[in-house]
Amino acid sequence: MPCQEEFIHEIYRVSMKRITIKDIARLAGVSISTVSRALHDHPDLSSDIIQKIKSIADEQHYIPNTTALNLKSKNSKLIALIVPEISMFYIPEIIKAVSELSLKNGYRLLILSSDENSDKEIENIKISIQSGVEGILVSLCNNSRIQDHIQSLLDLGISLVLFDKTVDHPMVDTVTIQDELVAHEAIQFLSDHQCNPILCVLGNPGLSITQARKRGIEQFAQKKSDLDIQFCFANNSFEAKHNTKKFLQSNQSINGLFLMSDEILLGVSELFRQSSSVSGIRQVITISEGWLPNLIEFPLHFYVQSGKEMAHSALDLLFQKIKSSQENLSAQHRIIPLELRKNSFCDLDEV
Amino acid sequence: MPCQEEFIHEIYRVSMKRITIKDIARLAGVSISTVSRALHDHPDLSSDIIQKIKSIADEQHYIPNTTALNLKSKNSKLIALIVPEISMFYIPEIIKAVSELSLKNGYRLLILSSDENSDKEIENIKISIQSGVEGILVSLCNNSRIQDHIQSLLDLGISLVLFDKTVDHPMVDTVTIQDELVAHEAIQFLSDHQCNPILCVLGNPGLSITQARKRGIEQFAQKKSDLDIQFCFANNSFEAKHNTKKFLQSNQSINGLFLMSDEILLGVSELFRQSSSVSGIRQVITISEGWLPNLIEFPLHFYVQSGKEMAHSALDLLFQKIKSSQENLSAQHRIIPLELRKNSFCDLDEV
DNA sequence: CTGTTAGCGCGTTCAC
DNA sequence: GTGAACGCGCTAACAG
Repeated sequence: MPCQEEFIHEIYRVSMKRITIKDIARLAGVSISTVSRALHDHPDLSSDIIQKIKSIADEQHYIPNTTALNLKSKNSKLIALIVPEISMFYIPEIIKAVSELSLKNGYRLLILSSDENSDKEIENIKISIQSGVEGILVSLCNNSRIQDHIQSLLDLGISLVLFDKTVDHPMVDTVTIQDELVAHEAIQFLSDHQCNPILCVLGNPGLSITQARKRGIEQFAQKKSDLDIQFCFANNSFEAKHNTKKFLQSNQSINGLFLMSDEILLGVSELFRQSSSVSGIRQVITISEGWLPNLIEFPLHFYVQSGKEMAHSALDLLFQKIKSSQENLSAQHRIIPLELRKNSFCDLDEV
Repeated sequence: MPCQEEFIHEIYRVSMKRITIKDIARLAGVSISTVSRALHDHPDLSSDIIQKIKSIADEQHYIPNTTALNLKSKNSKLIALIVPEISMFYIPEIIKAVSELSLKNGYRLLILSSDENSDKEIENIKISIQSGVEGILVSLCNNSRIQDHIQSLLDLGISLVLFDKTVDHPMVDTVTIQDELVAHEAIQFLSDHQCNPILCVLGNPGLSITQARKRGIEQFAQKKSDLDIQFCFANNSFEAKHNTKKFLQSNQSINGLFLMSDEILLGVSELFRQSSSVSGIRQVITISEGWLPNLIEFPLHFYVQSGKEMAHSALDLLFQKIKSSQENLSAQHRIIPLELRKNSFCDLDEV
């Protein structure tokens, strides 16, 4: 009788109540705990009652209430990912990798962006705590003031792993790339290829990674005093393009280019088209997530910084921390090795 | 006495127990309910006891347990954002906008990616339900099978808003751009500028937006039978670049280009450098998030599809649904208007 | 094999 | 004014 069915359906809609094990118990004529046991394949139960209960759970579209489970088990199966900003580069890769892997491990993910604002970063940590996360993955924003809050986090039993943009703290685990070393090697590469006035286009000078990479460059410069190294900074692709252009125009002798990131590469790549602006450039080397360089029709070498690899390593560390939440006093510091590659245009060049 | 203090601190650390109202009650020598009332400024309590309890809550760094609150109140202040994939384009903009705005409204956000896999999409919906979300924002993946699950969602009292990549359903609200109209207008624009063999580079042909845009193009073609319109499809930037290149080489007469997305634009933009491949092109028109076109040194027009605006509209709709969770039978369909712009290189061209 | 009971942290009656 | 008791959905220890 469609009329009655519709009526029942209407009741159902209006009440908008999720089916609980209680409902199933009533429907099956057994007690709540029997349902719970059946749903968990408890060995004490006969397989026919298990089947019966499971089938009616299916029919009713039973979905266990995660909130109740969390309250009981006292773990939220929730972690937070706090990123300095949501940009086109690198971050989507990180989000994707962390999101996938955490889900695979039965954890849900809270993603928060600090928008390069240290107040917001702290606010994000607060939100994470209030949301009951078991662990937090953070890539710090510029001028981060997180140091003051690390101890409270640890006191709360919340695991913390810093990645990419980190800070030194005796109790905190980190995952980074070899910023200094890579920059050092990059300049070595340029120098080995007879580039002498070299222009380094770096990101925001306040960032820890900018400083580390700059340090690496300067280290190499000290070893080789005849090398002329120039710096220019840019906060985004636009600035990278314009600042580099201006610089190259007034320093026509420059024949080697080091670009710190994809964002900068994208801006500077515009100059590669106007062969006049880059006619003197012998070699370009960058640090990249790996995707962009192959779209650029100009021979360039790049160190691949795999967001996926870093995310996996950081998450692995975090889960490790969460599981053994006992005081593992020694903080781990993982370093992601980078691989030097050349884009497809280099090969064409060689042929 | 620092020694004892440290000891207490150690206990605190080892136990790693979050302070609850129970602890505060014990510390204050009152009952649990009194603490609860004090923390909520209940009028029945004397202001001095309120102050006392609040101050000891502060000292103990009391943080209310969100899980317990959710279990009790049955609303989680949690919404889900399900995107078809996490790509560099458009999605970061969406994530950023939704994330910001939902936080501002006191809601936390669960971000899930379907990786263009309809099974995963359904799995994501399940995860959202299990997590107790109050509403879900979805941009569908290719070949989505969500239709079969919409009714169950609605039955569960979970609000649902589809955006960008949607499907028709009598009960579901949507936010889209005017896909057909915009494509129609774009071709009109090219035609008005004396482009006659026109090449349209579109995305995955299975996507609803690809189909809608193609429909718009064909609508215009029917009105103007002397117009020669060619199609070529690409799943990503690489394919866009190579397919377009191949196509232009074998169809040298083509002088107008319609590019469906940023992803395609990025690929095709590589061709703009080799003036030989695009020497015959008079006009290029695209649909873009707005950022990329100004980085490309080739005159082009583009319809700006603001991810921010779409995200805000969709979220606004979702909150509206959540608040008035009574049966608002009429589904709303919002359309985000697009604005035609030209990139900075067009201006230079005119000067 | 199965039901009863207690309790996770919290808010809210309902008595005192 | 304030405490005891109940219940949100679920699991687990304890009885039968």
